[in-house]
Amino acid sequence: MKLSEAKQQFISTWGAIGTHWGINRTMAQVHALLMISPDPLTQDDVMAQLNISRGNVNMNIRDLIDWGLVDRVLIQGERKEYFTAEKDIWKVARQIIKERKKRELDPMMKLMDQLSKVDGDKKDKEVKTFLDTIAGIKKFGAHADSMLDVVVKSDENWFISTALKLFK
Amino acid sequence: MKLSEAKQQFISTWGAIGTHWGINRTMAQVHALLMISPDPLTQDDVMAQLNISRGNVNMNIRDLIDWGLVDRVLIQGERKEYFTAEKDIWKVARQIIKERKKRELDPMMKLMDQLSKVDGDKKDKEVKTFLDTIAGIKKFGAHADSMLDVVVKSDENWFISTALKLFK
DNA sequence: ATTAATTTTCAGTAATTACTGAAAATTCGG
DNA sequence: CCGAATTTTCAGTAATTACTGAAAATTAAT
Repeated sequence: MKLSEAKQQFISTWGAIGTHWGINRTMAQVHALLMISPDPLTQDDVMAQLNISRGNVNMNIRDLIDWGLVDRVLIQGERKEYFTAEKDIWKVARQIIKERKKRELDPMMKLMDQLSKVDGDKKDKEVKTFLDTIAGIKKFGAHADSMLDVVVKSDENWFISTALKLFK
Repeated sequence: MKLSEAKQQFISTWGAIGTHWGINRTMAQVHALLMISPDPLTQDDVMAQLNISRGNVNMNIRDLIDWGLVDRVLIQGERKEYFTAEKDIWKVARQIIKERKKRELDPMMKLMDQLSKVDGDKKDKEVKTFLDTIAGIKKFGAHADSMLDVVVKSDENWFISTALKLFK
């Protein structure tokens, strides 16, 4: 398989996967393109390679920067902005976990705390089932939260050695 | 807060979260409703409580069954089908991990194997960056795969004790 | 077998989400 | 400052995804 073909396939698959993770296709494709590009690219490069409009590139790159997955790069004597993506996949994964924890898990846990204060007789089957569900989610969430914290703070070697220990 | 209000909020939030995970809002809401319902519900119950059409309920319940998150329940002397959701959140999480691994991670790894066979000189910067990225993803995927297998096969206590050990 | 209850399908439509392209804002060299 | 290069915004539109409702298929009681 030729490089150009392989690139295309990688970008397209990474994009498809993104849609299963609540990320839009194009944003994931821009990320994919930047990951496999040795040198930083401009917005025009991305427009050309993915065949999408300037506005689209601009919005998606900004989102990727917000996610901490892409950085602006200044190049000596160049007026244009260049962009590059983190290439260490472990860092990418940690960054995504960190952000999703902040954006999803933390607010979810806050809500569960609220909901566990629901009025009503705990003998009532309806109330009981509701509270049990909430309690289960809270417990799960707390553990997930701790584990993810560890992962976020870990480096690759820690992760590997821990993973290995788990099988011993 | 009243139970009815709390239920509403739980269903609506669970639905919103689903959209961040590639699950459609309604499917997640049906799942939420079934999780907090002590007794199995019929399609008509779900239609009434969520205010959605019969076809919509039917399709989403079928998907939930495919995901292994909802079961059909036969009730003595009743013609209608009843549905119930797994209430143990650990089982829910394990089931989701198992399915997503099968649906996403496994095919992804297959593709990476393909892509790592790309032609071209490994001294070429373009080729090298591409191959390095793919190799990184493969390595990461292999570890994730192993860890997730362990989690899928584990029970709650195992998970908790392991989590605790990680902090020692 | 008939038929009434129930589930499933799916064409048409609605709702949502994503994209374009051009205008406005910003940046920066001279 | 001025003006050209570049980035950002966003109204309008396109593409995608989800939903409805009624017809078809299935089921099971009689």
